[in-house]
Amino acid sequence: MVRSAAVLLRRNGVRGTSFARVLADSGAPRGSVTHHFPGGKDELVLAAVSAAGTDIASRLRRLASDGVGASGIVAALCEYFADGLQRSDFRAGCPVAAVAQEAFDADPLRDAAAAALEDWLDVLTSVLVDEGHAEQDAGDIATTCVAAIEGSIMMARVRRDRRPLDAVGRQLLSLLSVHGLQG
Amino acid sequence: MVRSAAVLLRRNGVRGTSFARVLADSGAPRGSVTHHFPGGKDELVLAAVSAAGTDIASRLRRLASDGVGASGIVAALCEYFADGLQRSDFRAGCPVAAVAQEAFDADPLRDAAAAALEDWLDVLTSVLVDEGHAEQDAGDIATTCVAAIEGSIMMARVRRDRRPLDAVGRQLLSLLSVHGLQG
Amino acid sequence: MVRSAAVLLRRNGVRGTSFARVLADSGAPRGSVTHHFPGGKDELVLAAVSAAGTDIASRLRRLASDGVGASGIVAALCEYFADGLQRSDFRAGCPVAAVAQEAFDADPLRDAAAAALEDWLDVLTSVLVDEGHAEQDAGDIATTCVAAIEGSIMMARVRRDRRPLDAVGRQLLSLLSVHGLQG
Amino acid sequence: MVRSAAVLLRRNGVRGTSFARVLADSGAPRGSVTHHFPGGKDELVLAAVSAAGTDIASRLRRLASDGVGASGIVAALCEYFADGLQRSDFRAGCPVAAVAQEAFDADPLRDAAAAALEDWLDVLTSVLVDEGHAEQDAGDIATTCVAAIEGSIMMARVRRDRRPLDAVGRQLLSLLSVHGLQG
DNA sequence: ACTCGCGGGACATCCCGTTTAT
DNA sequence: ATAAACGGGATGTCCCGCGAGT
Repeated sequence: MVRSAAVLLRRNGVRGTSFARVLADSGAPRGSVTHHFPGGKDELVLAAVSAAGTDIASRLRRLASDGVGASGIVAALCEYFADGLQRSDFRAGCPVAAVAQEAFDADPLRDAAAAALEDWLDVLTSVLVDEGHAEQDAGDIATTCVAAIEGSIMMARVRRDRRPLDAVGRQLLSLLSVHGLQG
Repeated sequence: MVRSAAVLLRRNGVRGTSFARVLADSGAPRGSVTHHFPGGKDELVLAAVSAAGTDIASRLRRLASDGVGASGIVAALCEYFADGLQRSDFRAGCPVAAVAQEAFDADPLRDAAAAALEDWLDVLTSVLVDEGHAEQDAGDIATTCVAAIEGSIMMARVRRDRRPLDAVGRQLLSLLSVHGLQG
Repeated sequence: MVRSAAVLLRRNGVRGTSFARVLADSGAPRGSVTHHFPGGKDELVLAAVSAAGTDIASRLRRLASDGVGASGIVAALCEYFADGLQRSDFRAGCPVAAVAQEAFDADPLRDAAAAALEDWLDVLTSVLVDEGHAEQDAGDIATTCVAAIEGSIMMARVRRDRRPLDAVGRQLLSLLSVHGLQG
Repeated sequence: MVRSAAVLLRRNGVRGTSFARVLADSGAPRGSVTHHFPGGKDELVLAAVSAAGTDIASRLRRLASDGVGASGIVAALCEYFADGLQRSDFRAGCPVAAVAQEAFDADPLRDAAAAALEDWLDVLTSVLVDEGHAEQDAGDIATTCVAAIEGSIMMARVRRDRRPLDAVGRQLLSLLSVHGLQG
């Protein structure tokens, strides 16, 4: 049922994900929300975004251990989101971005979104370090990859066209290979 | 008074930008909302995001005509948003991203966000073409630059730290210089 | 332009007839409402219902002077409203009834509606008196005829079917002929 | 609490019956409106008019089974509404007429009003058939009776005078007795 | 005389969290 | 622990009437 929330988050954002919709979508009982999530909606959204974040992070870790390298991880990430967009008729973007965009001030949700992104960055950075990059460079490159993918998801979503994601994927691979040559 | 809406959009998103706040912030009278924006809130938000989009686009165009080149434009764009984040204690992100994230389905707002991004891409692409890139490559590179900047704005916002923007700026300049060398 | 208001009254009722719609429908200038109707909306509605009432009354008077008798008047009234219903896809009922239903308390509109009905009753009553009925009987019969027609307009409108009006027309003619035989 | 809505409907019409008034009048809590009537105001009004319609229909059915005949039913109906008018200082008319007048197009409310009227007609028609009238005549007569009563309620309301209802009552009884003699 | 902008208010909808019964 | 009802709040939309500017 956290999955329901995550799906709705990707499609409708935080404000668009009301309790009523989550319950209708998940078929979960109505009265149990307070029991399972005493913190209210924030706690539910936090659980959903954290789950989505760690799910993706674990996929990335598996890819890393499979030895596909940074370029493989980036390509997989692009494909993952492009696939989600196409399956949903360009409605479902990135849940972390959705939360990030609608979380303000010192909201715990903001920290959760930051943590999820950090998680992804860590995986990518360590792979890049393993590939011979300096620690700082690796962090910069990983940041750029994740940022570019996130940005291109937004662009693809509003344009209803996966090409922005593909273009960014191509350029990031090029960036990685150049660095690889230099490193 | 569209400016008020744009500012609030950057800080609070679409749903967080209520009429009451816009009116309180702009000092405009309550009853004239219907008169100026018969289409309701959507029309106001659309006007705000379009204004913000063309404002930034015109800045970019001016930079382009000043001959600072693609790298200069990218650097300026990063600095512009990083500055906005710092001035607002990391509350104000990109208005276009805010609208993009909270506009769904076939919403006209989605098209407006897409148009604004397209506008920026056009400027950057034409500069890249002038610098000797092939048409398609130029489009890809421009897309990557804008996407990475947008993504890094989000990352910087949730981390309350401008370093992601700086890291992306550095990497994009590197990407452009490599391409420049190759082109 | 009072005609526009009258038409909208028949279709949309008092509350459904806003200034904006009247102006859009009549093409009249916006700022002149206050000049022509300083009393505001009530004055406009009052003018519309009075105009509609006297228009119908004058038609009835013409029929009376044509010597068609009470039955002719009743038949014409039924046909008039049935025609209006059919032409408007059963949207346009009786403007007087619309005002009567939505006017409350000691509203001047109530009096205007009452006056319009009274006007019609007077015509019919005097014809009935001329046909030999006692003053009181004539008033009762006229009241019944107008009431039945008004009620059947409502029934025809909600059923989207002119048969209630036809049925009432038949019965009223029967009622008049019986009285005629007795008188 | 549906009763509250029905009472207010008779007095103030559909548009004049705001949620705030219904809640104030019924003492019901504000937040539970959505829960009890997910369809919003339309659903509440529909429930109110349906309840009022079936309430009256059941009264008529009881009278029919008591053997008072068509004339008894008509007289009771007139008295019922005349009483309501007098008790309310001529503010409370017929709830069905109120809904009928303010329901437009293919509104479900229109159908509900039509159904209520149909219900009443069925009772009266079957009694008339039992009294020896032909099926079609019975329908016409019933329609005329209900229509005349509805129309006279409106007339009595705007004139603040129950005499229209009494006059119509007398004439309808006369109509029924003549038909009875003929049948 | 007409337009535009102002000013306030009311209304319907929706949402969220709590509390009380089963 | 699940369900229903409660309680208040905020939002967006619409409408009406009044003045200033041309």
